[in-house]
Amino acid sequence: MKLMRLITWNVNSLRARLPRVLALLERHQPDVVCLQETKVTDDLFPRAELEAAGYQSLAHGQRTYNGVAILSKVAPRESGRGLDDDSDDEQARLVWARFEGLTAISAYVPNGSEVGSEKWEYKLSWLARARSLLDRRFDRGEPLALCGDLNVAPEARDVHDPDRWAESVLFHSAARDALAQVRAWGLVDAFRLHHEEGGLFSWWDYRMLAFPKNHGLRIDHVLVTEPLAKRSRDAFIDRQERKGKQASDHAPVVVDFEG
DNA sequence: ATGGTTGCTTAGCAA
Repeated sequence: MKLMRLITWNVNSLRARLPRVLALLERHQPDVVCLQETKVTDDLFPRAELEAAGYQSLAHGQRTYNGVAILSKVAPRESGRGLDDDSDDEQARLVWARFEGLTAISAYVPNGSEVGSEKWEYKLSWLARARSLLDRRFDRGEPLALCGDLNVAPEARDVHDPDRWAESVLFHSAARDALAQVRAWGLVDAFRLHHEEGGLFSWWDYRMLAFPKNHGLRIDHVLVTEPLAKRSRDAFIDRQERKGKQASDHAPVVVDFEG
């Protein structure tokens, strides 16, 4: 049975991570890859190197911060950049592509810095604007995956120490509620269709030996509509990718779909 | 308890 493999990964600089991205493509042979924190303008995007590896690039980047992209074996039929509303927001945090049998959205939700800060308010409003984009531009009846570093751990089992993280921007109830409003559009967590247990994380702080201690959070997600959920066959987090020198602080999340 | 690390860009910010 033919499987379609989808990966989401916050690379924390595509140029710094390019050798690891190329190795990931070789190792997993994904059909579509959603990247976040590429930190590169579109004119400097390593398009040629990725094309040599057999992938098309759809980039939406900026200098130093943010930046998202979608890599794919086939060209998308349709694509778009940004939240497509009337704000003058210049942060490059969302790109989407429609393929035969899959619409993929690569999103880098704002971290939020500190609860109560301006960046925190931006995070909450960004999530509301993302919900509005789904309402306006997409159909919950289409096979769609909202992928990315959503910077929210949905549940206590997604956090190594929920009490300690309860007031943090990554696990605060207001952030969880805002993400729940996005999901309420009609999305389910593809990873949780295949794994119930806690202790499975996608991000570990570079500091304090967080990775060897497994002091992590599950903040990178593949959220899918019902037609895609039905086709979901497996999901896993590629923890190997977090090991060694020049690792991103995030691990890729891999999901396989039928067809 | 405010440590510790990485990346971009060059000393300070963001995560």
